Amino acid sequence: MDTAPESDLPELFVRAAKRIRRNQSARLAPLGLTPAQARALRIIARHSEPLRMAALAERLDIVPRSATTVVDALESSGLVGRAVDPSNRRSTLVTLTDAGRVALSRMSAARREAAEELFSALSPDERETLRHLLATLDAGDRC
Amino acid sequence: MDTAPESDLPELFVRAAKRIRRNQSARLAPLGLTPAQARALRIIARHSEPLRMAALAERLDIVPRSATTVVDALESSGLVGRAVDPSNRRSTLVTLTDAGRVALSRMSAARREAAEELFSALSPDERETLRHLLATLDAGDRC
DNA sequence: TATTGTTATACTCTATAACTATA
DNA sequence: TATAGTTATAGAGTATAACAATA
Repeated sequence: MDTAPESDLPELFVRAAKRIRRNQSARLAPLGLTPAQARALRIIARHSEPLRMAALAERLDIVPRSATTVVDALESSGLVGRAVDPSNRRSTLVTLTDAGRVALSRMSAARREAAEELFSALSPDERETLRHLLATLDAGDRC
Repeated sequence: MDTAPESDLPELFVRAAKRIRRNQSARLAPLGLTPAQARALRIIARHSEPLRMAALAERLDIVPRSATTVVDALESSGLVGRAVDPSNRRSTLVTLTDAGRVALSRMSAARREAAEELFSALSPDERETLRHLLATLDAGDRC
C-alpha cells in the first residue's frame, strides 16, 4: 500500500481549512451569508465606530477592490450601510444596520455549534494548545 | 480599542490557510502549476499504480467533476496522461508522465522552502505538536 | 438499471489594472 | 500629484445537474 495520507503541515492545513469552509458555508447559507461576508460582518461589528473600506480590507487581509465586492453583498442584503465620511469625502464608512445586528446574533449560535462539531476530536486542553500555536504562527507571519 | 484580532480556532485556520495558499501560489506559478494541480500531482505520484478519476477525487476531497478540471489542466501541461482502464472501460486511469516526474522533483524543493518560511515562528517541537493535533483533527472529522 | 466520467453551467473568493472623485 | 474607492475583468477552486458510454 502506498496510500498513507500525506501529513505535512501545509497539507494538513489545506484539509482542515476545506472542512471548516464547507461547514461554515452550510451553516451560513440559511442566513443568506457566505463565509467571507460573515467574516466581514463580524469585523465591522467588533468596531464601535464605522470602518473605512481600506481598514476593513486590511483586517480581512484582502485588497480594497475585493472588500468592495463583499460590502456590496452585505449592503444588498441590508446588513450594512455605506456613508460618505464627512471628514474626508473620498472615504466610505461602513456601518452595521439593525438587520446586521440580528444576523450577527444568529451567526454566533451557528459558530459555536460549528466549532464544537469541527474540533470535537480534541480535548479542551488540546484546543487551547492548538489555538496558541496558530496564534503564534499568525503573529509570526505578519512580522 | 476594540480592534483586538479575533482568535477563535476557525478564524485562525482561515488566516493560516490564506497565508499558505498565497505562499504556494507564488512558489508554484513559476512551475506553471496551481496549488490544486500540485496537490493532485503529488497524490498521483504517491501511487505506484495508475489512479482512477474517482479515487483521485476522493483523495483530493472534491467531487469527480472537479477532478476532471484539475486533470484536464495537468494533461494539457503534459504532466499526466489519461488511459482507458482495460478491465473496466468506463474508468479512466491517470498516470504520471516523465515531465510530471520532473515537475514533482522541482516542487519538492519549493515545498521545503515554503514550509520553513511559513512555520519559522514555531520550534521543531511546536511544529510536531501542531502536526499531531492537525492529524488528530483530520482523522476525527472523517469518522 | 447502476456506475464512471464528462459536458454545461454557476458561484465564491480574490486579484490586477484603469478610472473617478476628492484632497 | 496622491489617495479612496470603484468599474471592468479574470482566474482558481469547487459545486450541481444532465448526459453518454459502459457494465
